[in-house]
Amino acid sequence: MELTTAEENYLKAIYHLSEEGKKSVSTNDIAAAIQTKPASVSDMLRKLGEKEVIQYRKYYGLQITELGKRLALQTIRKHRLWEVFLVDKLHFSWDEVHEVAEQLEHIQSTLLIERLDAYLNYPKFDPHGDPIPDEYGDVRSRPRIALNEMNIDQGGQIVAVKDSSAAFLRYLDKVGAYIGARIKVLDKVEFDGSVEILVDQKKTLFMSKDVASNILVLQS
Amino acid sequence: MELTTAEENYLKAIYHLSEEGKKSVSTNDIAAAIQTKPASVSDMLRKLGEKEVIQYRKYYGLQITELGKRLALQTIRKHRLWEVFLVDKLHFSWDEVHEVAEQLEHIQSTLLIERLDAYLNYPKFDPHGDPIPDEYGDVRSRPRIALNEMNIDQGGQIVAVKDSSAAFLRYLDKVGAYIGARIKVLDKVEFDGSVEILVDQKKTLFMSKDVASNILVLQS
DNA sequence: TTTTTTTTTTAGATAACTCTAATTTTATTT
DNA sequence: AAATAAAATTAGAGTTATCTAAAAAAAAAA
Ligand SMILES: [Mn+2]
Ligand SMILES: [Mn+2]
Ligand SMILES: [Mn+2]
Ligand SMILES: [Mn+2]
Repeated sequence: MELTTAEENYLKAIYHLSEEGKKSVSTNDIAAAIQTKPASVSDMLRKLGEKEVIQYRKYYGLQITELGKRLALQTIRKHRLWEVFLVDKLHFSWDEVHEVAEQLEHIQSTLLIERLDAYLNYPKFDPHGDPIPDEYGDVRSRPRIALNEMNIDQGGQIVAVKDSSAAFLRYLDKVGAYIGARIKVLDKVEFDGSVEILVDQKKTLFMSKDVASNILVLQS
Repeated sequence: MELTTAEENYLKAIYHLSEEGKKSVSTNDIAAAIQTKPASVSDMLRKLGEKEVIQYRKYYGLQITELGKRLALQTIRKHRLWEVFLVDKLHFSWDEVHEVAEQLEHIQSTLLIERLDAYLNYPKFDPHGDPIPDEYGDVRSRPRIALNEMNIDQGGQIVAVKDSSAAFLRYLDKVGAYIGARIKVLDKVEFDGSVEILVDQKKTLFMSKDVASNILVLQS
């Protein structure tokens, strides 16, 4: 069963939205996620339903099937492996990789992805800290907490970002926050939820709640 | 001016056929080259004419324009760089790369191809000995002669193959002919054009005229 | 429980690419 | 030069993916 590039993009979006815990994935959500119109989404949902990668009853909602999950995870695996390649080997910065990976993820060749994985030394996480599924779709995810939900004096290590937009990533670069950084919460402002943290035991950083909520920490 | 994947494939085929020296490129030739029907070719020629990458007058013939050449060479450059990547870094064999490169050549990102070129150390030839155009489309080609046209006692180095089909390449692997091999013509059979050569001063090899005509040699 | 709003789907078009079958043009024979 | 064959193009249809506008269904508000 092979999917077209468009189908892969839709299915990936559906998978991501499904994982976000929301009760159900709406047509409008999907349209927003892949920058298309709800009418186009309705049409594609029908097709994805026929291919049995989702279970779809119109007006009612949809549910991704096991088959759908497996296929989505394969695309996600490819996307993230390519991101690692671009950063580790071609020296892209982590805010430059997304667009290109969005294209590369659709290249069809199991041999290619096997070899790429080996070449990169079987990485477990992509440049944004997201876990790379193995060839069977198994994901080894780490327990993570949003930085704004940590308490004062708690410490940990930045392991991922929720928002992978270029703007956000460049902001993090600028202030010196990066994946792997060891941090400690120095202060939290009740009023607006902003936090003050200590990075690598030497630099203090203020950040808004909005920023902090997009940084994921492995607590220690 | 950007081309679709299909347009890039057509234009590349047209460029290759134009380079083969034949007086003009026929609709049927193109159809055969990219495994499609003449009717589809006619339609695409009209579109490529409108985009001014070829000059096209129906029933008369076509000529690739300077713009068309430049764009075709860009695609060829990408194709061959990816082939080098697959062989040098991912350890594909030279008969496994074509299909995948056929997909990868359409990835759109100038940064990607610049970085890939640098990463591969600015290779000048692909795994089949074909020259890699630089970013301006300049090709540094070597003077080459088909092995079956060499005379007895002449020597040289295999630098390329004309036929890049998996079957032919695997045959060359089997008999021990490879790009870079130093050869010398020991004997030629008038009757059927077959040749006997000495490879790397140790191994003698018989090959039919058909095989020899697909091996290109830099004479020494 | 109506009414209104929002969400979702359908209808109808368009664009890109492909095909088969029919037609037109050009080339080759007789 | 006329007949025939070959090559190329057009006509018409199908697929995939997208859109706008209209209709239908569900959810929210009055
Ligand atoms: Mn994509
Ligand atoms: Mn990522
Ligand atoms: Mn191609
Ligand atoms: Mn090649």
